[in-house]
Amino acid sequence: MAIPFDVLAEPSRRQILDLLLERPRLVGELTEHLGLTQPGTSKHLRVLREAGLVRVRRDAQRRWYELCPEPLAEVDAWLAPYRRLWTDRLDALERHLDTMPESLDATGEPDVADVPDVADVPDVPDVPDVPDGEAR
Amino acid sequence: MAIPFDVLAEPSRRQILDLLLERPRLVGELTEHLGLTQPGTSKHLRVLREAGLVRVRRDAQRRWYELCPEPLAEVDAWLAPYRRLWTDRLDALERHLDTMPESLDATGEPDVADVPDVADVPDVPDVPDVPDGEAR
DNA sequence: AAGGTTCATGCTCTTGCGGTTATATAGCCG
DNA sequence: CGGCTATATAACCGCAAGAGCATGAACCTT
Repeated sequence: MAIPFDVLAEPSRRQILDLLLERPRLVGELTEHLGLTQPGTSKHLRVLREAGLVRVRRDAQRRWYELCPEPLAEVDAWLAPYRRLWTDRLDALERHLDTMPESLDATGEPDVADVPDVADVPDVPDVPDVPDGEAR
Repeated sequence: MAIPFDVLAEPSRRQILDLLLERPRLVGELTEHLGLTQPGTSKHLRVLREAGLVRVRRDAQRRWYELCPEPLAEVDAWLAPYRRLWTDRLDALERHLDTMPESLDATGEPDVADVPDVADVPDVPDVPDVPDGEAR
């Protein structure tokens, strides 16, 4: 089964999942929160259903949509090998701050530039970053 | 900063990240692996760059692209509240299997249907699942 | 039976995205 | 300098995705 990144790429669909994280909901309820039309909501729900991210229970004319988190495990699995990269960096930052507690950064933002590179570029004459395409 | 799900939705871009997970690479190298044209690769790299997922170092005419995993932390953060849901289910499965080791499932696949529902639908007369839209 | 809810589906329109081709830019080497 | 290499950008195209509207289907209520 393909990783459902494309399904999650849609903000409304992520919002639906977030809402279903609290509790199961009716289509009308979701529609109200999303601020789009009911057919629009239904369409997103269909995509989520086919991706196995939600389940439906019928109750007369109503449909209770509930979360089905299993496919998200695949996203988590894809993320796994990357996770250690930024935790490594954060660890390095912590060690750094631990070594020199006089460091004057008030922000909690990890100052990546301060941390020794995890993956080193093979013997490239360390040229400053390319401003190149950045300025569009 | 918005969660870069839309950037990750593209298979080629995920593949690029996977390749950069090993080591920094040149555009040509990536192009070869991806099986698309060089401009196509450059375009994806631009998107990844603007999302802060990769960095560039220039080396004469060459460009070494390297991974920049920090934005993935946001994905991880979004995933966090969901993670406990499926781990809960797996835990329940483990406890289940622990209780009755005579269980005859040979597969390692978690048989979710066996696990008691985590979130229960509020007093809906438990009607069987809707085959409804599924059959297209 | 009639009318009102609640939701799904079909259609159309528009936009954006991914892909390719052609071209521009930058730097190397002979 | 001239040509070659490596990459970015521009212009264009086709298609699929998302949004809205109108309609259909299922079910309740009276």
